[in-house]
Amino acid sequence: MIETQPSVERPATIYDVARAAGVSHATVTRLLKGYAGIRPETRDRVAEAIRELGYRPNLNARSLTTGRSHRIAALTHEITQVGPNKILEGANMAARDAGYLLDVITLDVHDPAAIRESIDVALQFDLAGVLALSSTDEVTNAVETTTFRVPVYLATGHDKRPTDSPPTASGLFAVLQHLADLGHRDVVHIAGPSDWVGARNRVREYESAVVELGLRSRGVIHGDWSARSGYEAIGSWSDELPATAFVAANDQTALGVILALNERGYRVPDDVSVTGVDDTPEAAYFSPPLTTLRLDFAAQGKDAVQQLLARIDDVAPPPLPSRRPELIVRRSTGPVRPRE
Amino acid sequence: MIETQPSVERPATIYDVARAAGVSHATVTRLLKGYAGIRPETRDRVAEAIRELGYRPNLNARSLTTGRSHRIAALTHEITQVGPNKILEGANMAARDAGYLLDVITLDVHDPAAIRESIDVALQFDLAGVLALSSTDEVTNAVETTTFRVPVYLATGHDKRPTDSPPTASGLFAVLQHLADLGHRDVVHIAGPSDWVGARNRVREYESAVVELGLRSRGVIHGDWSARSGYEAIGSWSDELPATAFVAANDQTALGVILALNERGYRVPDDVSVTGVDDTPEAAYFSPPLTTLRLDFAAQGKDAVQQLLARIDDVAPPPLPSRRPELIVRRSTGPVRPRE
DNA sequence: AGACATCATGTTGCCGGTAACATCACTGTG
DNA sequence: CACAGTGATGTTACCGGCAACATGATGTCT
Repeated sequence: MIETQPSVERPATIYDVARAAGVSHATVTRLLKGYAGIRPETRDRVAEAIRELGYRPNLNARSLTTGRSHRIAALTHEITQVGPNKILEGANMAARDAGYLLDVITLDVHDPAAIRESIDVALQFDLAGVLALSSTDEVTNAVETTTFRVPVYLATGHDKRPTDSPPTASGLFAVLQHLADLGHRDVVHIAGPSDWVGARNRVREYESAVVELGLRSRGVIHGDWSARSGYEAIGSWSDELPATAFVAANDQTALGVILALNERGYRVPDDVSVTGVDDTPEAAYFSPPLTTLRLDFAAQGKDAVQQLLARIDDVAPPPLPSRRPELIVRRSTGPVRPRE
Repeated sequence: MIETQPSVERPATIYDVARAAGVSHATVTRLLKGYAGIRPETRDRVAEAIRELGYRPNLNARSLTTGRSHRIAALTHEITQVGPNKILEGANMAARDAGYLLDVITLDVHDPAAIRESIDVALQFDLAGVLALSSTDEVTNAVETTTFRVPVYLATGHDKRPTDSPPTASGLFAVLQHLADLGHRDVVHIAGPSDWVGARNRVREYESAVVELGLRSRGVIHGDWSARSGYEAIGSWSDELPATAFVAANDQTALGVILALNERGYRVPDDVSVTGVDDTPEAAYFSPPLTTLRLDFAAQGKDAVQQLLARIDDVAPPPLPSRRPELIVRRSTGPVRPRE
């Protein structure tokens, strides 16, 4: 399990390279910066020395003079869900492609003091920008009340801010449409925690879709994104179920819902339909495979990084692509069963 | 979705603080380093100035002089599984607690060139150490053939290296024991990819447990950790199943196995037993809830960081705690059905 | 041929810290 | 009362880059 390599001699600097090539260090810098006016033979000597010594610029020193640190921090919460994770991964890739390093600062979303603390630590590494992959009000709050001296981009996941959000943005409308088409009238939404921006938006959209489609909402229960909370939500009805379709806020919650329904003798989808959101890789292998919304998390992470980089470089940010989630119909939804 | 803050004036430096307090910058440094011999009134003035200006040390500059960067990089692969993710999270926390920042370098495990590339980028930020959360041979290889000039700790997840690994280390033995107790004799292992160290170790342990317990292995099928691969493994037997129990290499694979079994009319656990490994939060809510091994990923991450930090500080590494996985028995396993 | 661009390269100072060394004002002592 | 010792603080050089400016060798033009 253990392997170590000895610490070798110090890394080479431009001065080492310069000495090896018999030039001044400025010439080395010039080569590195792609300056054109260097005599070919000089250029070759320096390039050779660089290769020979395995020279690698010290980015610390560089950012000290340039003031540009080429590193950005992503504030996020504990990564137990797939979504945020994938967002991070996408962001990480995008950052690296742009020559930036992305530091992940994991915040304990329920402890404002800890959030402050973490942000404080992050600020000491002079960052080029901060990406707030904010999902909860606490994070949003902490970010908004902190003075970063750098650009901050606050992304609330795939959900738009309330003001500019058309009611169909998150895709829940398509889910309810699908259920309505199958003949369902009574539906229940098992939501995420109410202090999560995304959860609230889904509730909003659920409610407006219900109205628009002429359905009847028999309740909105706030869970915590977990399978357990889906399971417990079903447990809250001691006798008959109030609805024929359950719209979970994410796939994990839907998983718990399905188990609870099974245990109570309901068959999915024959007796009850269940839907999720996210389309995690596992959703297609639930028993039964889950009807859900496919979200492109990696793309969201990439989008967010691009927005932030635009701010850092002080150029006009590229238009934010609208990433309409896609409804994936599987076998957890079916026609409503005729009353016997 | 968008919020920005203006970039304010430059952050304060020790010189700013020194000027404000009417002392030399060295005195400021002394205060920061906790040097005792400063006159109380001077100390107060400086402290006041620091507060006033919101001074925060520039860690870039600091590491430039000290040569200690207080940042470590974790090399890992694409984070689609829960386990590696949790390991990272644990590592991140442990690193932060020790005053280090952890940079996650996501490697594309199947592209050696890309691995090199990523490592190269990382090396430019002079790192205090590198944590190779290596899971595949490719990563191991890349790490072993790269000259880092800093301590490297190569952790292969919860599995030990072949040489020092007792056959019961990974806990699969307990799983098979459990199955044997239930009367199962014919078992199949649906493993992870064979270039993953952890997958190979589990196969090894599976095989030795089978022998020791007097079971019969009816095959080892290599999947890719995914639910899909579990599903497809079952599909490889066109007619009757060769075993009464299926030991999956992780929970996701087990999920796919369960679905495939359901679709073919087998009931779990009445007809066939299925087990997983990991005990992801969802495993308890599969239909049926999964018998699995609980792994403490976060602790593994923490362990790894501590090992690395010991190397960085050049002290004797703390003994690596043995984290014996715990068997969690749920409802996906049951007594073997009497032949009808 | 002398004055002046121009090109290639060298010199210097700075970024924000750290640390070794220097200084200065006291104090105690013989 | 001169002098060494000590405590508090200031000066200086350096880390590894970058960039403004300086310099010296050519080439060009009149």
